[in-house]
Amino acid sequence: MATSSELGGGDLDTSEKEARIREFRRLCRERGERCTVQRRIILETVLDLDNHPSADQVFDAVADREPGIARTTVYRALDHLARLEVITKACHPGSAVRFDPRTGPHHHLVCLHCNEFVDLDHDAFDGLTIPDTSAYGFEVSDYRVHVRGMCRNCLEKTSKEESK
Amino acid sequence: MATSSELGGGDLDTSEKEARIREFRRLCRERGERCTVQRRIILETVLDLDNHPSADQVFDAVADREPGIARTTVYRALDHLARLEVITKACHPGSAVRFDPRTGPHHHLVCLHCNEFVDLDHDAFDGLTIPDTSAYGFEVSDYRVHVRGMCRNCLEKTSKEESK
DNA sequence: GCTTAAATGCAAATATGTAGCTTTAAAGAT
DNA sequence: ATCTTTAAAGCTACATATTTGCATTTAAGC
Repeated sequence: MATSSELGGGDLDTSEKEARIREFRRLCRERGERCTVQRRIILETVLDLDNHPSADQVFDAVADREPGIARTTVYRALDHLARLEVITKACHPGSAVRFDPRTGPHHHLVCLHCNEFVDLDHDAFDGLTIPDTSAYGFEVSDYRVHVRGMCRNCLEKTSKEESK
Repeated sequence: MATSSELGGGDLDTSEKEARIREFRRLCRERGERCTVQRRIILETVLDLDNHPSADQVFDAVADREPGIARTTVYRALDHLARLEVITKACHPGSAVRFDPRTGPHHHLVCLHCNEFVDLDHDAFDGLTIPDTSAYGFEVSDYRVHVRGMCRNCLEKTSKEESK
């Protein structure tokens, strides 16, 4: 049975953050792209935020650290970071792209009513056999399991509606 | 190994569609909600579209069948249908909510570059042990596996860029 | 430091989703 | 079949999320 420690997402510690930033520099060099101050600040900010922020949420957080930064820059940088796979895009049921500082294998618990979206680690989901999609021309990088349902808040709201 | 029949999503046949519409009527009655012509047309349209349409894509398709219909109505009806679980929201990495005519267990292949999103059936993904999330107050309804990576088109584009 | 192209910043456009309010019509009662 | 009630449709305006084009700045190699 699952333990409560499966749920929730911890922040990255300092050395892990530094390693990620070094990795980002390396990838930029390798591909002849630029490691600008903005991109670095944006990356650091995403690594500090743990709850799958949208681009605008990242923008708000970044604007505190680097007041002059443009919204567009944040959108473009996030896309760039995702292309480099230093962060990833999260698949979720809402409108607005979400970014995930975790790049390694893990899964998500997702509320289909309010789109709450939290990390979930669960051994039974790891090491599954991935289908062969080469005939389709698709290159698989990883997989994520979405456990879908309704969160506590939405359950309470729904039962209140019904008792009215 | 996976066969190619795992990939792609077939349309629903006529009897399956009719059953789904009856189920919709039943749920509306049960809950004292209305089975309007618009909602029925919108449901039928989603059942006919197979590729996880956005609300606007549904609106365009519906507008052909029912010219006067308002965009807002489509947004609201899709939400309603998802609440009844006659259709579901799909989790994907783009901006814009996607709807899925398939309600039963199945999985998805998703391109993290262009957000292409196709159905995937794969035995190894079925019957997994779901973690116990009751302590968290979360009520699980089902799960989906997202196999993530890059589609043929994006692979080709990327390699072209590099050879420039 | 100088050069150059990639990236930023800015402004405007587009895409996506929501709210308030009036009118229409679904569903049960008469 | 008509009447009544109220949920839902339609319309307009607004809010949020994202993209695009272009002038300006700046990272990175010489």
